[in-house]
Amino acid sequence: MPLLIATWNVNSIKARADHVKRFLSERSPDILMVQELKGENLPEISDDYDAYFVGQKAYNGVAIFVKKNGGSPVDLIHSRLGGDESDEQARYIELDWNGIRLIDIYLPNGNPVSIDSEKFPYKIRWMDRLFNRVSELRAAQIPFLIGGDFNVIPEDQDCYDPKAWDGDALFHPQTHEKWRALLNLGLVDAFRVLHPFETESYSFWDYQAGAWQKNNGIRIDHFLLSPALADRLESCRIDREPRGWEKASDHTPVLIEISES
DNA sequence: ATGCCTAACCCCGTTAGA
Repeated sequence: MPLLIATWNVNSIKARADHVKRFLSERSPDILMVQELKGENLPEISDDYDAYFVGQKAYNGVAIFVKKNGGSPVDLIHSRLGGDESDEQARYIELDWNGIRLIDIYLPNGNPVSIDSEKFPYKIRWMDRLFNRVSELRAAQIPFLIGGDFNVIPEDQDCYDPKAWDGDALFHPQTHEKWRALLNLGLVDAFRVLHPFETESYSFWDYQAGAWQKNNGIRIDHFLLSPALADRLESCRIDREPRGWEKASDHTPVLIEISES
């Protein structure tokens, strides 16, 4: 049985607790990474999973649910991304799980891109800090996977209307440069490597203007795999069903299967 | 058109998301 690993931006764990319970119950992933908890505390979700999380009042927050399966050891390695001690935002958690690093990220959105706003420079610096962390793990030859909301539309085929995203922080040339820098360290975009020509496959649809009904979406929730795990990648699919549930998150889960070593 | 939705916070409008 391959390992099943999922990522999902739930847009408030409190508002989406029942959805997360249903997803865990119906899909039974070994690992679920979630983003945008939007609270300091994690509500009780499931007796079948251990939860590791970093929270924050009102904004951000990430958690990893690990299925209890006879006590395979899990260690919390980091609950902050290095490189800026003053950064208080809850956007990064890294676990050791059976010798694999599980990294769950909520990468900053970065909008508006404006001389008057620090948001885009913060995003770019955050991507540099992530690059530095990935470089360390590559040098140490530690296998890892990064799942989460990257707030990066990698290429034209990852959005409904590329022109509409011109100049946006999710599609900015500097954002693309930092994304490619990660790939150039040897990381593999799990969805794209298995579906190189797939279009109209998205992970986010705005609540507004009937974006979901029109499939006016973007692919911004990703798994990046280190080379050793990329070799074991068996499948990657976007699970559109939860986006259609009542009171849905604006994101839907992405799932990968990794063969057992 | 910088809204059209949704959630948090804390008052009953503002901020943020993408």
